[in-house]
Amino acid sequence: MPDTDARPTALRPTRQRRAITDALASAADFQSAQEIHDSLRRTGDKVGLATVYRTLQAMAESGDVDVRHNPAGEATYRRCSDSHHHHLVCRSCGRTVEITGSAVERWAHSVADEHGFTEVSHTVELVGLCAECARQEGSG
Amino acid sequence: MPDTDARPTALRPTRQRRAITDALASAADFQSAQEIHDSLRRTGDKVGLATVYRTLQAMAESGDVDVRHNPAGEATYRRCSDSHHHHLVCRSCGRTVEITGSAVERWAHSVADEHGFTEVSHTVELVGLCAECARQEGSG
DNA sequence: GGTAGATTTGAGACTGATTCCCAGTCGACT
DNA sequence: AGTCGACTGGGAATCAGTCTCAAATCTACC
Repeated sequence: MPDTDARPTALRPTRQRRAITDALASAADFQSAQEIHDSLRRTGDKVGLATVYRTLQAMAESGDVDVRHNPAGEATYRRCSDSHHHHLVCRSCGRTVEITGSAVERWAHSVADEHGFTEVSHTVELVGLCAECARQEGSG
Repeated sequence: MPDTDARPTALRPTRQRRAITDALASAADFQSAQEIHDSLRRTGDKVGLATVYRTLQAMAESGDVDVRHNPAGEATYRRCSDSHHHHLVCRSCGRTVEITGSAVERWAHSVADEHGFTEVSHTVELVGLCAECARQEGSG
């Protein structure tokens, strides 16, 4: 079984996929599948909700978009850069900053190594209070 | 209204609350409300699901437990141990190693600081292949 | 020990996100 | 242009989590 070619679903470029990609591209921040579906509606692109979910998942899997869960538990998506990165999220207003953490990468590898683990991937999420919100809470 | 004493609901110590606290204490890792509810059932503590959710939320609010969303989007809870630590999990056999990462803590704080964020908490999870499983996969 | 008032509980209906089903449609390739 | 399989979409199904409200329980006070 020399199936070396683990091609990860070349995702056919359909009208719907294009529409979703566009919606994603024109949004600055994380959006839920429902929001994307809505905005698609508004622009006149008729795309089924199921399709939006499916496509988003596929894109997340192939690394084209970032996924994260907002406080309400909804999955939200945003197109992302190829390079591996993490997020710093404001727990109050939801503002998100993309951060790269070579330090973390190194740490992860050394820890894994120390315990004999290989092929390590990691998830890091920082949640805090952005300057703006901190100021408001302080005065409120 | 000189209600300076903003005591946040002194949470009455009922049988149910105690049961949930115990379940949380005897669990090493994050558990969903449903799982806690189940384990409570198993040990014979009859507690309603709604109560589990309510209590867990209250505890999260008062800082007694950590909340996070697992990949499936479910909220999961873990009692807040004093010694903050992370996990290195084998993606094949599930073996878990507890790790402390002062390096990560420092990094998290410096990154947060850099972006004006305060009160930062972080979630770090390393997933890899333990030595044992790596050997088996290699030979299999 | 007993009573009143406030809090907590629990069963189940409800909500809203996400997935499943499956027949019809569309894109890649010849 | 024709074939075949991937893709789509409407709506039902699923599932976590929330809400409602009467009954149970607890605390404070006498």
